[in-house]
Amino acid sequence: MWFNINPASSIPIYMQLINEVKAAIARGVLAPGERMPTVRDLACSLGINPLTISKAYQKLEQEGVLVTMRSRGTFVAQKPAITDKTAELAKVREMLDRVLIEAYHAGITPDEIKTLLEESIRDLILKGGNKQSE
Amino acid sequence: MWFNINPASSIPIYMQLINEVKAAIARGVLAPGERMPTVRDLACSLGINPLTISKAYQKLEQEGVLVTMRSRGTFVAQKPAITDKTAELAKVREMLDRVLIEAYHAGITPDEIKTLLEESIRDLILKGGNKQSE
Amino acid sequence: MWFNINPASSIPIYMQLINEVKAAIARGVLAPGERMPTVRDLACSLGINPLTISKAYQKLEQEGVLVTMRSRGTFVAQKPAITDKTAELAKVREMLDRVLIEAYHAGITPDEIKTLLEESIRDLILKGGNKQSE
Amino acid sequence: MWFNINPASSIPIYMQLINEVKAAIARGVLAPGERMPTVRDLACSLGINPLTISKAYQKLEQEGVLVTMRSRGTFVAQKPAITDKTAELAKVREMLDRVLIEAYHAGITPDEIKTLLEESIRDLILKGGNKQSE
DNA sequence: GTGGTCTAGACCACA
DNA sequence: GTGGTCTAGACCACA
Repeated sequence: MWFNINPASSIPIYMQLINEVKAAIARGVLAPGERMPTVRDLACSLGINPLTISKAYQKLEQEGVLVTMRSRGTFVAQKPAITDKTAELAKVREMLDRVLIEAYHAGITPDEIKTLLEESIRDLILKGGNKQSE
Repeated sequence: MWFNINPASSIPIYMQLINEVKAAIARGVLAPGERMPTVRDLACSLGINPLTISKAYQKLEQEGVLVTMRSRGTFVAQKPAITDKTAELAKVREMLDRVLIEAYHAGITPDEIKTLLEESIRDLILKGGNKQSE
Repeated sequence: MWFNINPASSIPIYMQLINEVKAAIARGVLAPGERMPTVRDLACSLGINPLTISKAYQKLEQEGVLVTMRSRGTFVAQKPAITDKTAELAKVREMLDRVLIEAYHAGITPDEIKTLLEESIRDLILKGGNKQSE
Repeated sequence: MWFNINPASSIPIYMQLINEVKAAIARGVLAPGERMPTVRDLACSLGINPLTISKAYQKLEQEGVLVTMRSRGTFVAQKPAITDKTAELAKVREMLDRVLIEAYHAGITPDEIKTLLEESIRDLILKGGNKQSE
């Protein structure tokens, strides 16, 4: 399967997998309601310990990104369950602050960041947007 | 001293300190050329082991954020050393992708992110700019 | 294990270990992809604190000489990652300048140095080359 | 005076000074018999602690590079005192090994090193050679 | 007084 | 079992 995992990365494998799944959904590569591969299958095709896959799936379920149906398998949730908008906005704001700080130390200007954000939006969400509007 | 450290966090203490120092510099709270508190002093005032402080300082020096002068102490570097702009831009782009993906799953729109970014720029960098020019 | 460490030397132990590992790889004693001994194992067999081994391994990873895979262990990197050739050439040139200066004060002629270099190349790299192609 | 000292370097200042003096002599910038600046003067012009200068001078005297004449000052020694040629050759050989190992990990070939050595000899010693043959 | 290194011993996340 | 982090306490080179 098409998940990009780097076992030599400092980011834990289960975390990488979580990010990859979220990215695939945001990009529309994985559509709401779509069935996820079995833990065993994915473990096999990625060459990763099944327990690690399992951990990622569990976390994704906790976040409401995936849904497990008893003995039917795991599926992509229908829509992003918004719990606490204010909290979520604060979290994103914090992430942006971190980006700005890193950018500052790399000599990247706010304007350059804005341009990068525009690019990122175009590349990432629009692609997903088409799929979602089907 | 005024660094925000949470020993209970899952983020390693030395990493938190690295982030705090970078943030302080980006905000202009710490000016280029300014002397950092002694490893021992900071260890004492933060209630942290000196080795942990030392580790953070060393990593920051590797990144070119701090400079330590033999037995004189550690100082804020004069300017963000720009190494490989293309690589840095790619890194920031990747961070923004991550923000967008997280935001997507939290039901936050691209427009809302743009607004948050504007706010972040205003609060963070501008504050530093004013402080520095005072 | 076969690393030559002298705890009485003025060169820090972790630095000595770094040098020894690099030498072993250049000589072909350690092949790309090969698994390094465990931090604990090496610490035990060298009679050194595990933290010191860990520090050396981490520095070597930063340099791209070793790669550590999550809870699988540490491995010799596949190939010397070339980053900035010009910078590397300058660094080597500087090292050679230092050798020449030392040699000058020891009454050693440039021709003698050239001969020594030929010998060193024969003994060091060729040995590695043969070993690797066996 | 014209010595290149970087207080932010990881190399101790007294060591940098030792290297600079040796380099100046090898390049012929400092001629045998020439008078070295006073410890106090040099300390002043380099902005360095006099004790540090003193330490460097002492080490250089131990190596036979400088000679102190009672209350007359410190002078560049007449010629490199060769003590144990075999030992010196071994020392240089070891330095060359280190260069080769570093070069290997930077993806630099033996041939490239040979070229760099030729360049270094031309730039460094020849310049000094002229002065010495005067 | 400054940072750098090392030890012994402990706990933790990850796979 | 793997490496990563942290502590408390010690010693050292450098300036």
